[in-house]
Amino acid sequence: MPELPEVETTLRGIKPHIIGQRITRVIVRNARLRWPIPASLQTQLLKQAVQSVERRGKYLLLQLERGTCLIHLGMSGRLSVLNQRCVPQKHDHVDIYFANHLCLRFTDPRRFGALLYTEKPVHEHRLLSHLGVEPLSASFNADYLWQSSRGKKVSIKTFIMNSKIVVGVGNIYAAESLFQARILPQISVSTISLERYAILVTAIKKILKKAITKGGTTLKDFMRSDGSPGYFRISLQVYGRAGKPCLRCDAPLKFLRSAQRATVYCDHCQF
DNA sequence: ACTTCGACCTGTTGGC
DNA sequence: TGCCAACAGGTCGAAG
Repeated sequence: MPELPEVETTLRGIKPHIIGQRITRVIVRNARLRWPIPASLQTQLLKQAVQSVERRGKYLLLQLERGTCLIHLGMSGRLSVLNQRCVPQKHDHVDIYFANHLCLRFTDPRRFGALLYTEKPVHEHRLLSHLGVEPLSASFNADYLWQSSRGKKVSIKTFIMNSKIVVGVGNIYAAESLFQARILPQISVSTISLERYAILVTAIKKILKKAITKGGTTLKDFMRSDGSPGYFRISLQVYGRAGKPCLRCDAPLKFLRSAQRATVYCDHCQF
C-alpha cells in the first residue's frame, strides 16, 4: 500500500486518535524489521505524550516529549488504530497503547518497514537528512527539476523516484505521472526542456493530490476493529496495464523493466 | 560523483 | 490440484 498518498492517508487517520495521548504500554512481538527495533524502545516511549504527528517523505514522525518515533511502512506495512483489545494476527509486530485505551498497531508481512526512536533533532537523522523536497511543496517546481538534472544521465523515471531529488514518488505514481505528462520513462533527464518539466511537475502534484483525496474518503475505516484499511483502488491509466489498450490512443501499452522496476507506457502518446 | 545492483522478507499469482 | 518461479507499492549501501 504505501506510496506517499497512502502514508498521508495513514497520518490523517491516526493523528486525531493519538495526538496529546500518553503512551501507557508498548508491545513488540517481532523486532526484526528492516532495522531491528531497539530493545530500549519500549522503555524510552513509555509515559511520553504525543505532541504532533508529521510526515516527511514516506516517513511518519510521532513527535514525543523527549524524542521522535520514526515509522516507515516499507512495501507492505500498515498502521491501524484499534479501540479495544484485538487478538494480534500473524504479522502484527508492534502495539503502542495510549491512556485513552486506543492501540496503534503496526502490521507488516514483508517486514521492510521500520520503527525507530531518536532523541536528537529528527531531521538530522541519517534516514531523513539526505531527503529531497516534498512533491506538494512550492520548492518542487520545473526550475528545481531542471537545475537538479544538469550533468546527469539517468532516465526521467529513475530520477523522479530518487528520494534525494524528490520524496514520495513511487513506482505507480511515477508511471502515471509520466503518462499524464506524455514523457517516455526511459529518456535521459538531460534531454528534457524546462517547459516539459513544468508539465511533469503539474502532473505529479495533480495525481498525488487526487490520490490523497481518494484515500481520505475511507478514514472512518481506521477504527474498524479488524484493522482492514479498505482503500479505494485509484484509477490507474498505465500501471499494471501492459499489453492493454492505451486509454488515450488505443495502441497496446508497452512494458519495460528499468532499474529493476516494471514500467508501463505508451510509445505513441509518450515521447 | 554518478549509476546500477544486491539485499532485505513474505504472500500472491500465473505458467506448466 | 499442486508446485515453483517470478513478482510485488521501498530504499539503503556496496560495488562498478
